[in-house]
Amino acid sequence: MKAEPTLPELQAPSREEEQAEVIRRLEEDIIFGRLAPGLRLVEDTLMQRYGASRHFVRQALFQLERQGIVLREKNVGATVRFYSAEEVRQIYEVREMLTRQAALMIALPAPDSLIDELNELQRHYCIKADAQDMRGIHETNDAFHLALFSACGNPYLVRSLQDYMNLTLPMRAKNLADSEGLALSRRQHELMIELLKGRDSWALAQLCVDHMQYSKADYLVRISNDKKPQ
Amino acid sequence: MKAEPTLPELQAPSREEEQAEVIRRLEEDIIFGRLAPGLRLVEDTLMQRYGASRHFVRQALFQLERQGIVLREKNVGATVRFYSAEEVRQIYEVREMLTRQAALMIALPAPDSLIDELNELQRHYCIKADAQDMRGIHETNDAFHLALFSACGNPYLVRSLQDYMNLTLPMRAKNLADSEGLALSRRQHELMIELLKGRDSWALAQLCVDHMQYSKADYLVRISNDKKPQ
DNA sequence: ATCACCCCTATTATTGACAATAACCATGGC
DNA sequence: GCCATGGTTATTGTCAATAATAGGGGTGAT
Repeated sequence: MKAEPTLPELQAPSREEEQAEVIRRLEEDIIFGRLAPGLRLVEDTLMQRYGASRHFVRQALFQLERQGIVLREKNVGATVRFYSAEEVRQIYEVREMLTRQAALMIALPAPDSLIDELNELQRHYCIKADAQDMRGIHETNDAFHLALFSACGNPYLVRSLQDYMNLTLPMRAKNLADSEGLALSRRQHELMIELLKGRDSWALAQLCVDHMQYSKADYLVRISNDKKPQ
Repeated sequence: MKAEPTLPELQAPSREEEQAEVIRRLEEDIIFGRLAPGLRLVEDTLMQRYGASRHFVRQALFQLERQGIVLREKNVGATVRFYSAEEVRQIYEVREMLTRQAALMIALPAPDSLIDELNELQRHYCIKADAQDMRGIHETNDAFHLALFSACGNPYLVRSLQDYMNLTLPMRAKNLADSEGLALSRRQHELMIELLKGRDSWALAQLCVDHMQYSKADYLVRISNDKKPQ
């Protein structure tokens, strides 16, 4: 008899989930501003903070560098990445373009199955919003948009869209906490579902683009204020 | 006196370049078909083949997985990825969309500096083409398109475009060897430069999209033939 | 006083040994 | 004869010790 397999699903963190958890927590700490832009992310410190081995922390930093929210310099280390107003505008320009294209590709009127799915996701979103559960809000919100855009039929377009959603996470995060932005977002989601029942693709596309203006504008104001007082 | 620093630039592979070299060689072996789709990429084998440590091979596989030309399965290993006709069509749909948008954003007529730069790159391209230097052809070709699209002014759009250029590498590679495709490609490059001197953005955008049809069509025919005889 | 240089420390990069895992094969029970 | 079961091997995943590197502070020369 060997050392027994320790009962798989009881409480085993199972390595790969441990890795995912480190990534999630680090990502969360960055996008919610607990780790400010420019701050150095020293591997040893993060190892302590998350109780993970160097290997996992390293992988997480690579992954988040790829996602664009961490900057790594050879033999120097990682820092929380900061985006200038100019860069933000450029990033959103591409995101808006992809969004518009994807929206236009959704066949209208949408099938009931999609409507039902989105209503269900929207319900979850509202629950998390009411509970002020930041991570939950962010996850359900992204799930909603992902389900919506998946209806465009091109998984590669969806993947690119997702890349840009991840890239803009730091800009969108503040709004997930802001009750005004939250209420607006909620109404827009419901309007999207209504438009899916109709035939006006252009209206839908425009709404999807409008949907991201609030957080973009808010972020731009925020960073211009951060610069000035200094 | 310590063990001397071995004269930095004499013949030092300098680790980071060694890493890049492994990636390049592996990529090359895949896109030029020396490693067929579906083939298992065993780490130990690659370590031997490229004389690199496990770490570097690993990194290379991660990188190429991200690029989309390698498929990795947990605890199973990596294989050369294969794309179905349907996937190829979807990938090209997005690539064409991004290309068209980028082309339309280039301000016409283009400044002389850009024209000069492209002429120079085109000259290199022709040299490599005449020399039948596959890697050289591919590198100079991509450099040409990168310089062209960079003129759109949005580096993020260029980055996404580059992602799709990398993703379609296996489909484009065959054409880099094909003398007919090569000649067509050459003429189209020159036509692009001519259009940059004019004011017709739509003609330029259309030409850029047309430019990628030959290799796409060729690849689709190729894989449908591969399927049949079996 | 200033500049250049060197050592020292903080940090990341690399490596090879080792653990975990999954596929494979053979063997025995039914 | 066939399915289940256990062992074996091939392969990837993890780790912790070691090497390399860059930056900072102090020391000495000019």
